[in-house]
Amino acid sequence: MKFSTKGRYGLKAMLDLAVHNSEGQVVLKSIAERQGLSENYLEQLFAILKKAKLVKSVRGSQGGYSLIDSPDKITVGDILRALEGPLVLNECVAKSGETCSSDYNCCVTRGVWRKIQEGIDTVADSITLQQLVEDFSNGRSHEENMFYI
Amino acid sequence: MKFSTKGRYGLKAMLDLAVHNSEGQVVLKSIAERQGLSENYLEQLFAILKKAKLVKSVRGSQGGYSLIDSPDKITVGDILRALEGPLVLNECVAKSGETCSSDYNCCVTRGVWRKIQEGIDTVADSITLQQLVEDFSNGRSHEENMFYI
DNA sequence: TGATAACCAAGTAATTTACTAGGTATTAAA
DNA sequence: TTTAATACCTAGTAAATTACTTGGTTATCA
Repeated sequence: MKFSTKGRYGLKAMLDLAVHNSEGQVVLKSIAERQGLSENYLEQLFAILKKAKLVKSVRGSQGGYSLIDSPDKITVGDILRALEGPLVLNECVAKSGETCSSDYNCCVTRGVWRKIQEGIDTVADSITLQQLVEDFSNGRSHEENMFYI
Repeated sequence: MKFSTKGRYGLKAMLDLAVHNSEGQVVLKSIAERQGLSENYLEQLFAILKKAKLVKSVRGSQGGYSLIDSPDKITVGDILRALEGPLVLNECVAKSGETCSSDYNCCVTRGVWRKIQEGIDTVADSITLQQLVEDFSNGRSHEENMFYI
């Protein structure tokens, strides 16, 4: 049970973007360099983040990415759900392979996954990018711009 | 972000075992048949569950598996941690590849993963096998012994 | 017009997952 | 004492997923 690089890199990149948000457009190349990630791979993550309406972009020279909203409006949950999808596996599949439509009298373990999902969402939705930016500003020098893990 | 079949099959199998716990030893073959899982694969999961001290076994004819403790003492968290491991990815790796020893001034995103991990644990530890057995007894007929997903 | 940067599609290497195969060891019952 | 049942063990493998890379194209600004 773990998050993939999509979630991990994506969160790092979004935090980087939030830290540099006031500087206007931020180019992917600079994020990739600061965070030690592949620029092309980041492109793919940002395509997802853009589709999820978490970032916006300006094409061409002097272009780049910026947050679509202020950092206190964007939560870790927003980012992780966009990149990792929901925990899922709640699809209730009957023995024969048919889907099970009853809400109530099947899927004993289904409720377990749902509750875990809700637990994750509650935590992730309670953390905003703004809070992480503050953690970054308070906790460590700016000599090194890389966010660990 | 999802649980693998280890966690999903393992939880189903443990619930099946809990339901049949009063009947003495339960053979893997019967769990595999009821739940529609590969017996050989279940063996591997039960090796893990045994090592984690959640089940015990009796070898040879008339042997089988049983819960090591009463169902109200075993939580979903116990099972999932045994089979899936912790969420991890909290290892704080510095740019150079050296591990980072400071608790405090690095790893901004580290705290995020830790909080999510704690959220999952809190939920999963609050659900016992006993509760799931009751859900099963209350919610649905016993004609069909398979637990969906 | 040239440089810059987002955008796009497809391929691929590496890793992980989810098994399967084919045994051995132990025990109870016949 | 034999036989059947069952846990236990190791190694291999096919499929799926992940994590990229490659090689473009479009859009925009100076």
